[in-house]
This record gives sequence, C-alpha cells and structure tokens, in this order.
Amino acid sequence: MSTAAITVPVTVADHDNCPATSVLRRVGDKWSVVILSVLAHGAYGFNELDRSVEGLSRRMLTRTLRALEEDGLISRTLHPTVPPRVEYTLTDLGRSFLEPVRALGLWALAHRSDLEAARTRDG
Amino acid sequence: MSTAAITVPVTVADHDNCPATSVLRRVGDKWSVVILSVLAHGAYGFNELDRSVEGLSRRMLTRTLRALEEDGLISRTLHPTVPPRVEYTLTDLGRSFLEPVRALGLWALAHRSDLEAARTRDG
DNA sequence: CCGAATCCGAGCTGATACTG
DNA sequence: CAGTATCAGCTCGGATTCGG
Repeated sequence: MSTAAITVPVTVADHDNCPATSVLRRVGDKWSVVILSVLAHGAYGFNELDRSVEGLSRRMLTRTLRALEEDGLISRTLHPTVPPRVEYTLTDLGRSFLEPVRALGLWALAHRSDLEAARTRDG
Repeated sequence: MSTAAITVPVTVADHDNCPATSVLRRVGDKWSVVILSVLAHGAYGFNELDRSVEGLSRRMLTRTLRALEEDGLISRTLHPTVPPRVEYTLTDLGRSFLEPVRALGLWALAHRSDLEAARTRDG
C-alpha cells in the first residue's frame, strides 16, 4: 500500500440510513437548535417559547417540538390545571446533544472573519 | 428577583443574521458534509465525486460544490488539459470545519441506541 | 392557553437532455 | 470530463382559521 492514498475509492453509500444523517439534519433544521438553546435555560410553556423566539410561528413551533420530542431530546409535561399548562424541558439526551452543537457554534464564531472574507471574495 | 430562574426572558432575536446559523444550515444540508468527508481523503474530480456518493445527482453536486466554494471550505482548480480536469480539495478552513462536524457524528454514534429507543416509543 | 387543520407560495431536489 | 437548462414533484415554512 505504497501510494494508496491517491486513489482511495471512498464510496459513500446508504446515506439516508446513516445514524449521523438524521442528527445532522436536525441540526440544520431552522428552529430546532434555537428552541433547544432556549430550553437550556429551564422549562418553558408553549406561548412562552413562541414569544421568546422572534419570527417563529406557532405552526413551526408545534412541528419542531413534536420532532424534538420524538427524537427524545425534549419532554412534554401536561399539567391539568385551568387554564392548562404544558411544560417543555430538555431531557438528558437533549442536554448532551447541545455539547457538540455548541462546539459547532464556537467554530462559527472563531472563523467568522474567514467565512465573511470568503463570501466577500466572490458574491 | 428571588426566583428569577423560572422566568428567564431569553428572547432570541435576529436569528437569520447569527453567524452560527449559516454554519448550522450548511451542516444540515443534504450533501455538504458527505462531500466534505469524501474530500478529506484527498483531491477529487467532478465525476469522481459523482460516482463516490450514491444517490447524488450532478445537479446537486454542482450546487453543493459552488456553495462550499463560496464559503471557503473547498477550492476548485481547473487544469486546462485535454480533456479538462477540475480538482476539488479541502481548504484549511474546510479541514478545521470537519472537526466539530465529526464531534457531532461521534455523538450520533454514541447515542444511537437512545435515539432509536425514542423513535420506537412513539411512531 | 395549547394546539390542529387548511391553504398556499417559495425553494429544494431529482430526472432528463444538452453543451463545450 | 465537467458542467448547464428545463421541467416536475415534494417539502418547508408562514398566514389564517378553528377547536379543546
């Protein structure tokens, strides 16, 4: 294997079934990371979340909360009071998920000028 | 302010202009991470990349390569030979970008069973 | 207060065919 | 070999309206 490095075949197959793919797509989701970041501060109700994130519609809030719940990243607790109160909180899985996500955010901040420079070079 | 923790306002504004948002969306992009991962092995030509990733169309390959180039994550080199040869390689920025991305992939692998369990609980 | 249901435009995505 | 052009399906995301 002297110079194998120049002809590595690296065929990427089964992209959709890769366990990492669904995680990556959740990260790229427009509101998931924002909502998770807000919930990192504590429990929130539905409208509380709605008001906390500028530009977030109730529809997308509902959808995103459902998706995050199905992934086990947040938990939903219904308090049968009047009026009803629903609390969303991070699960342990959700908290641990925020760690690599923050690493990505820190990278973005650290290389912010590089990214802007690249965007400026060509439009 | 005795129990301020339960009413943290945490208003998230200006979501679209956050420097981290564009990075997160690139991560969530369907093919970006796959292509970057392939290029981590060395330089690739256009059709070489096309064949290396199952299910990737030429159209989306072109689009993704342009986007990655505009972000400064890869570089495109045209060799004016016959037939023409174009080489795509990672930039230093692209290589450093792969580090936090890999952290996310490792998280996905580490918590794979947790994620599957959550998906199984409710469909 | 906490959603669900519906409608609709915009953009992503792929198949196919064509160019230099 | 390395793309571009065009068309069609689908999903995303928002506005609005309705229900528990």
